[in-house]
Amino acid sequence: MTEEKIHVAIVEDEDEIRELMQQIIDRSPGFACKHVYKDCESALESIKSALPDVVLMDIQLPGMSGIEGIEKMKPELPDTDFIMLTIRDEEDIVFRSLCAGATGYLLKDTPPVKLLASIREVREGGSPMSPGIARKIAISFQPSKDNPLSEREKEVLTWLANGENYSTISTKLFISGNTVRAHIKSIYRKLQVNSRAQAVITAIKQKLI
Amino acid sequence: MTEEKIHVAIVEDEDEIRELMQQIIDRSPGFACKHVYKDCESALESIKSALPDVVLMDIQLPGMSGIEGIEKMKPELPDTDFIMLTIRDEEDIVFRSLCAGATGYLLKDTPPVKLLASIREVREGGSPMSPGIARKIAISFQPSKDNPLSEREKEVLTWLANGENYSTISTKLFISGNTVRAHIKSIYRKLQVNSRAQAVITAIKQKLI
DNA sequence: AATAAAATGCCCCATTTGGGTAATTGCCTG
DNA sequence: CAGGCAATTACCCAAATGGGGCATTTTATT
Repeated sequence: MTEEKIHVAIVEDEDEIRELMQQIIDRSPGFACKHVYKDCESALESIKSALPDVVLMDIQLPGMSGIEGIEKMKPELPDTDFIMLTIRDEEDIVFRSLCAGATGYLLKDTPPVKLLASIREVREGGSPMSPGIARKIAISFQPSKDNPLSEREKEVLTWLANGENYSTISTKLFISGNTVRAHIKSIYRKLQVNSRAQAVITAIKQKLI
Repeated sequence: MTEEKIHVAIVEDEDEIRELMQQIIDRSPGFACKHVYKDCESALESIKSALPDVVLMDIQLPGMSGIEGIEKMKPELPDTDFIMLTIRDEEDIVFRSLCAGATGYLLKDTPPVKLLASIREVREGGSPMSPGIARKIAISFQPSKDNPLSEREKEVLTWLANGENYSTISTKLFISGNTVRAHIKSIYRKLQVNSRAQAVITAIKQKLI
């Protein structure tokens, strides 16, 4: 049967927290925590041979940040899941962590029972997230509510974003190329840009299309 | 004290499932489920006056899909949380639901206890997701592993995506405008596009930058 | 009814872009 | 060591783009 323990590694600079977490995890049935590190630099030296199933990674670390750490460790440990542990849930840190390869994101005040459940969950193909963080991520997909562009302009911009040129767009919308140009000028003015690429990028960043 | 019940509405076409869910929820302490609908059309008629805290929304519905339904209901019920219920976890359906305004996404095989916990969680500002779905979302932030572009090309593309033109990019990279053009041509060839806007969009979609 | 915003259309002109082609250098791999 | 690829530079030319201005009609919105 599947009586394998989940091997957990910890990267955390504060001695007390690190040792406490190690004890909690290592003493829990089904878990083992034999490798802990106080910074990413020392983790990178030997974590490859430790071959953990899950790494609990602090973000605020002396020297290399936890985000950079994941970027460096992930290629070495492609089958390891990384769970970020952090005190605050700053928006850009969350997204940068996900981009770096984290598949879990928990606040440090997560109670031990929930922490262990999260480690199990990430191993079973999930992505444990503290509630407020999960909500931020979900909301990040929603389009902007106050979109300065008119319906027609959004339509034109969508075609722009597909790489179509004036004449093609004019054909698709049954209007003249000059009108397309007029709309595009209006879009540029509203988004304060002066090229197609900028318009498209700005629209995506602001979730206008 | 906060002895308010959470008011839950259900949109689900299958009678058995709908009635079973209603009973489970309505009979649980702290929950009320007095409004259920068999399709979005009928829900849209009266859900505004029902003013639910949470809507459990089936995706596969006769007539209007659950995704369209959310798009229409959300503006009417800005403070209501929508949880999608679905049988399968198809990637594009997940993301379209989130774009439409869903803040929870559960598989229909979610056990009742977990369903109730999820309803509570979404009310407390979370975003309950079935494990596999949460993982899909987390991974969607990670950059592509097999990026056909060279380092230099990525660099150029990143500047392109910022809306810079040839000469500006050449200044920033300390190379000639002709070289920038050469890189861009190479990028276009690899991404099979023929304009800046297309290149930028393609790169974003394929998570190359 | 008045006003504003959006949608439609057109012109001129300078700048930018994209396609084609060619060559040199340096690095890495088989 | 040879071939391949990345990075670099260069030139010609046609097409597309962006800035400026202007005018009419339709559609809200007050």
